[in-house]
Parts: sequence; structure tokens; C-alpha cells
Amino acid sequence: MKIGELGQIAQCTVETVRYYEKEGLLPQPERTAGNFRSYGPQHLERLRFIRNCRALDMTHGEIRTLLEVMDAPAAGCGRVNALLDEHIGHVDARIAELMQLKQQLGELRHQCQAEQPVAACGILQGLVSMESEARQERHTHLG
Amino acid sequence: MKIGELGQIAQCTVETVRYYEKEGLLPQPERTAGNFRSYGPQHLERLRFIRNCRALDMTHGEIRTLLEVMDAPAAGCGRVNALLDEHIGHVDARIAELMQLKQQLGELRHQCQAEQPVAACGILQGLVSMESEARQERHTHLG
DNA sequence: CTCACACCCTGAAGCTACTATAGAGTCAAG
DNA sequence: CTTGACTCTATAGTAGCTTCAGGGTGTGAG
Ligand SMILES: [Zn+2]
Ligand SMILES: [Zn+2]
Ligand SMILES: [Zn+2]
Ligand SMILES: [Zn+2]
Repeated sequence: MKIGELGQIAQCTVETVRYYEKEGLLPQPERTAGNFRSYGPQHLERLRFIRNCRALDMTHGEIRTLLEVMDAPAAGCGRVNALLDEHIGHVDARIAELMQLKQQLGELRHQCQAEQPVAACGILQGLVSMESEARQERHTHLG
Repeated sequence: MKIGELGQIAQCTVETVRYYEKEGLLPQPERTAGNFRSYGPQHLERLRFIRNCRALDMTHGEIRTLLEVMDAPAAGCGRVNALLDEHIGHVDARIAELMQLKQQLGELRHQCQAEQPVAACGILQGLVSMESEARQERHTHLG
């Protein structure tokens, strides 16, 4: 299988596939006589695994950890379960942040009901005078 | 006021201040004889405005729009109100995405209750066999 | 006067996870 | 034998900073 077919099946571009290889997430495949990458079913499975993890917004670091566990079948899956719990924590933390942002933004939005001269706009005034507390430590990698 | 003091009051690093200047969000201040940046209260106000917008997760583009409105006091604040509504939409869209992720992650987590041999872990199996649909158009710049 | 030390300067590179481009090579069909 | 779809490498760009290297400035102590 060449890279275009692989990418099509796994729903990603050939550039992304090559990028994963450079990052060490996908192993280097064999090459044809013409220097084209030649993939087998095990590459497809691994790529789909990676894409599924990315669809769940895991980082490459998190994915790398999972792949390492799979590549070292001697150990158990404890690290996997723990990593998933941590990542669920990342999602929860970001949801909480965004809910608070939404709250603040809603309050700010109430400061101006209709178009006014700029000097009178309660939103702009609010943005000048807000006291945003120093952002605390982040417990998420999600933006 | 020198850059260190400005940054301390506005809760950001001197590098960030210089970065905002390079990006055109902060105007270039005067310089002392020794080529140090010298800021006045209007710079502090603008920097605090920017930091407050960033605390609400606005992009530099969004902030630039708001600053342009403030710098052209002839027009009304309609653009401001609209931009805030759009940005609240960005936050809402990201919250919705993350809620769905959380759901999927919760289901996946149930596939493995305790440590097992890697080959039996329901989480890893789930990650291999998931069919993540092609990610749809994004309505947010968050995350 | 001279030294240490805190602060400031510029420019470039690194971070994440890609995406996009340029310029060249491969291969099957017509 | 040429066209066109595909592939290759290497490089740069995205957002919003952070970090670093290699210097210059300014102030208080000895
Ligand atoms: Zn995570
Ligand atoms: Zn308004
Ligand atoms: Zn926005
Ligand atoms: Zn497990």
C-alpha cells in the first residue's frame, strides 16, 4: 500500500502520515525500488490508533505512551488506564475553565445592550477595568 | 516606567510586552537615552486591556479589532458587541466539542476496569477499532 | 574609581500538530 | 513518448508566546 491509499483509508493527508513518521509515532516502512513508502496492514492499524487518539484530543506525548505500552506486551495495562483517567481530567479541567469564561463573557455582554458611542460602551469599559486574576496553573493541554 | 515595572503591574513578562509591540498590539514607546523603553499610563491601560482580552481567550485578531474600534472613536460600538457575541459562540462551540469528547472518553474508560495483560485491555482495543468520523468544520479558535 | 548585579537590548530558535509550498523524481496508461 | 497522477525531500508558515545567546545600561558598595 502506498502512502496515498493509507492516508485515504485512515482519513488523513499524506503530509500528516509523513509527519507522524518523522515524529516517531509511525515506524519507517519499507521502500519500493522507486523509493516510495510501502505500508502493510500493521501500519494501517497503528495509524488508525493514532488518529483515534487524536480525535480524542490526546497529545503526541500521550499517544506515544500508549504505543510504548502496546510495544512492550510484557507489562500490564495499568499505565493505559491511568493515562486515560488523566486525560479525562484534562478535558474536565478545560470544560471548567470554559464554563467560567462563558460566565464572565455573559456578564460583560450585558454591559452594552445597543450600539452606542465608543466612549460609552460598557463592554469596552469592562475590558479596560477588569481585574483578571493571575491565571492559575493549568491542568490541561487543551486550548 | 520601564518594561519590567509595566509587566509586573500588568501581570505578564517583559518578553510578552515586547512581543505585543512587535505584533502591533502595543504602540512603540519612547526610548531613554540608554535605549530603554519608557512607558506612560496610557500604555499600561492598553496592556491591561490586552491582557484582559487574553484572559477571556480572545485571539490577537479579535483584540486587534477591538483596539481599532477604540482608536477610531468616530464610529459606534456595534462591531464590539457583535465581536463579543461571536466570541461567546467560539466558547460555546468548544464546550460542546469537549462535552462530546468527555462522553466518548467515559465510554472508553468503562472498557477496562482493572489492570490486565495488554492484549486484553478494552481501552486499547477500543482505540484500535474506533471509527472516528471525519472531524467537521470548526466554529472556534479554541483548542 | 571600579566592581558586582539587576535590569535592559536584539535576534533567533523552540514549542504543538500540523499545513502548504517548491522543485524534482516515479510510474502506468494512451 | 508524453501526459498526468502520484510520490519524494526540504523548508517555511500557523498562534502565542518562551527561552536563549551575547551583549549594553545603570546603580549602590567598597
Ligand atoms: Zn490529555
Ligand atoms: Zn457596546
Ligand atoms: Zn473568539
Ligand atoms: Zn486496561
